[in-house]
Amino acid sequence: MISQTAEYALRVIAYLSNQPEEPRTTPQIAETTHVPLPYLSKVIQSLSRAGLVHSRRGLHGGITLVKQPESLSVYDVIQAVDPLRRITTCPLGLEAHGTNLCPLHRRLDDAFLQVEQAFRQSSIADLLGEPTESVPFDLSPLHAPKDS
Amino acid sequence: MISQTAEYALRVIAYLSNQPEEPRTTPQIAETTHVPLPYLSKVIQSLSRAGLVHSRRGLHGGITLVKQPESLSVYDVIQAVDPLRRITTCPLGLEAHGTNLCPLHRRLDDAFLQVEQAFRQSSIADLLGEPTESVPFDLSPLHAPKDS
DNA sequence: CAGTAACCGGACAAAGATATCCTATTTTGT
DNA sequence: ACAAAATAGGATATCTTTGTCCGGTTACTG
Repeated sequence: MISQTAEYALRVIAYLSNQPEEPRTTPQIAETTHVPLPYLSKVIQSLSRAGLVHSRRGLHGGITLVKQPESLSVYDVIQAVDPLRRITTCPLGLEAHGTNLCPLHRRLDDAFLQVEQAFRQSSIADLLGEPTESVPFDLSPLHAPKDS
Repeated sequence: MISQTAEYALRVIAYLSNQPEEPRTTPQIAETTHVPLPYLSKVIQSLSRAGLVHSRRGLHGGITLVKQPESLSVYDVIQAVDPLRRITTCPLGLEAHGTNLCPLHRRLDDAFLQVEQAFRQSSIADLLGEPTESVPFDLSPLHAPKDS
């Protein structure tokens, strides 16, 4: 329904949102989110190019969230790494339809639109709510950085 | 959002629904739906195993729809070839969450549920409505079987 | 019963998504 | 300057999806 990569990206953003302002290193992120470390770097690069996170090299570097969780939607994150593709033209390549989709593809695209809107309306902050219930990851002291 | 294979399956079912009771051969179906002929046979096998269509070998054989378009949902077709996978357990494998998903995955699964329900509520007959507007495929005489 | 029309299904090929590895390059601290 | 910490990114491997090929089986017709 959404790609593995998109799901990873959401984990990363959710993790960073839970954390203070200080940069988190990719090993830290990988350990907590359970995203394979080498692949994580690719995901973060996409997020970085899309301007959602900022990465800083060198000692005491790491990844920081650029926008506030409240003003960042699930849709933004997904689009950054693996855009949802709406149906805009007839997949059959029939010229006859012009800009109208046939009822089959019209319906399908309507469903896609609903998903898109649901994702647009969910902010990352929404995902982190209910702090007393289960939190997105295991934030136990084991995983907390030692130098904070 | 849905796989290519699932979209192909919907084309096939929509095509068969538009056609009278007589069997359609796979070349006929492939030509009209623009599904690659060799791949089409795989799709039809899935649909056949799921009991949505009936295939008959030999002369005057072909594929026929088993259920009425009114009593067949988009969901049924998609499930037959490429099931939507809901999120039922924590993808992080955290035992702590038990049967509860964390807010992130809870939200995502909610969105998936919405899609699933939208697909359950759309019958194939719905997809074929509005006969005066663009029809799902090009049903011009060129493609109509000669022996009908 | 032979020939032909049609689907069946396994093996294979190509493409894309996912995951890994390794060598830069940047930044900081001493 | 130099060493260490950290991301960048290209090359490569693996897995899944998509697509192709081809001989086998079934069923009808004369």
